[in-house]
Amino acid sequence: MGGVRSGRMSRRRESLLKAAAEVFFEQGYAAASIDAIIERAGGSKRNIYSEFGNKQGLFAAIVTGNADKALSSLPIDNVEKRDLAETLTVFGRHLLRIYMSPTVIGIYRLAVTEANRFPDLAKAFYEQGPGRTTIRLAQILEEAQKRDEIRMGDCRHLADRFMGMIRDNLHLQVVLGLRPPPSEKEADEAVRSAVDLFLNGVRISRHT
Amino acid sequence: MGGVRSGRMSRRRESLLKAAAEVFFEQGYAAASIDAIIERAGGSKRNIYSEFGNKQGLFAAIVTGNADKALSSLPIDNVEKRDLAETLTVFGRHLLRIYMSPTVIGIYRLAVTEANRFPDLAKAFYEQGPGRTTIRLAQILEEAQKRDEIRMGDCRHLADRFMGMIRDNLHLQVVLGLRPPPSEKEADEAVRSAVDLFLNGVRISRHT
DNA sequence: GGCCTCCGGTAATAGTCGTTACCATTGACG
DNA sequence: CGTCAATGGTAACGACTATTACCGGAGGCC
Repeated sequence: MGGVRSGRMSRRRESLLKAAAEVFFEQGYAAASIDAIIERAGGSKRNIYSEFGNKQGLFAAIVTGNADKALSSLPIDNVEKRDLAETLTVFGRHLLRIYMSPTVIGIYRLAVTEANRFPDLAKAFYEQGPGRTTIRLAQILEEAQKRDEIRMGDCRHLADRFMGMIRDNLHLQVVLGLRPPPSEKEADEAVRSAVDLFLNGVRISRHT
Repeated sequence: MGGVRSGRMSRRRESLLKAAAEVFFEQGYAAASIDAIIERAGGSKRNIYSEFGNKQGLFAAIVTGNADKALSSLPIDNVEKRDLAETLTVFGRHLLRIYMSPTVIGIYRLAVTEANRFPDLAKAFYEQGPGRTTIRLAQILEEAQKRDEIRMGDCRHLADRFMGMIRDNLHLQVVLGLRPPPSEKEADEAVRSAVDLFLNGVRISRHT
């Protein structure tokens, strides 16, 4: 055993995961049938059961794997030196791109759908995705508070609000299949507007 | 025929709808079985088929009926005279209460889940719910613009941002079953914070 | 090369689900 | 009180699905 077989294994495993993800995303957990997955991936059902144990195992592998891949990259690393507005813009753009990617849309749907059946999954999705991002954003805001750039207030809640603005009705419409993901231009415009609103609000300044 | 029978009919119809809504909300469309619904509602499967035709008919009746009931009430009628901040607060509180109600959470899940299988349903849900609310909010903002209370800008987009802030990570967490709906106090605090952010932003004013 | 282990495919199993045919019962009306 | 129509419940049907037993073949080890 060793290199060759594990290479073949992992290639087959990957093609199974890919096909299964497609079917699960399209049909949902309950309606997705093993037969349909095999029809797309080729091979035999026996493969799935020896690799993942059962349907639940396959499902878990897909969700955790894709969530890891898609959600792990945090948008901010070493931008502490930049302007807060620019930092938020970069952050928001990265966030929006992730949220709107077909993979994350699919996982979002599955997590919402199967929250009752697989509570751990929903928890893992939130914590690895929006949860972690919110925490990181809250840190950034706290540093900005220390530099007296923004008002005092609960940064965790502020971060929640910002995430909400980025997600917005746009995300809802895409999740509901009512419109395609936004183009680069639309996304940039949405983020710019959200950052502006977050920083300045809409009220007319009294000193103009 | 007449009063008595239609009364019995509608009472039975209602109890069927209630039980079916519970099962669909808990299990999703594909996994919900007619047997499970009958077990909760009493009676026999024959009832469902003579009343709703088939499973799809029952599902459609539930979603449109509940969506109508829960989403039809618009939060603002004649508050034009009040302060914009107060208007937004009332609006947001009403919105948040609706979004967090178990019925709407259930419908939200179903709409997201079955967006592929029933595209019309997703569309109807959005238009009757968030869509209409956003349009109404945009009108309110336009009036505020005319009164020079807020800056110029696309009110439709501003309304989207506000809706996003109200929904927030809080809604996501509830939808994912990670936390219960917020108490009155938490909801009020969230709305207050969102309105404040929407109006004033976080940047420290230069004239303080 | 021969044996043996393991892997992939086919077909069977057991259970479930949506839907419908059939029968008992009930309530209304003459 | 008898007839009739409609309605509710039981059981059956056909299709489908997750899971597993069985078998043929391919590839590694001595």
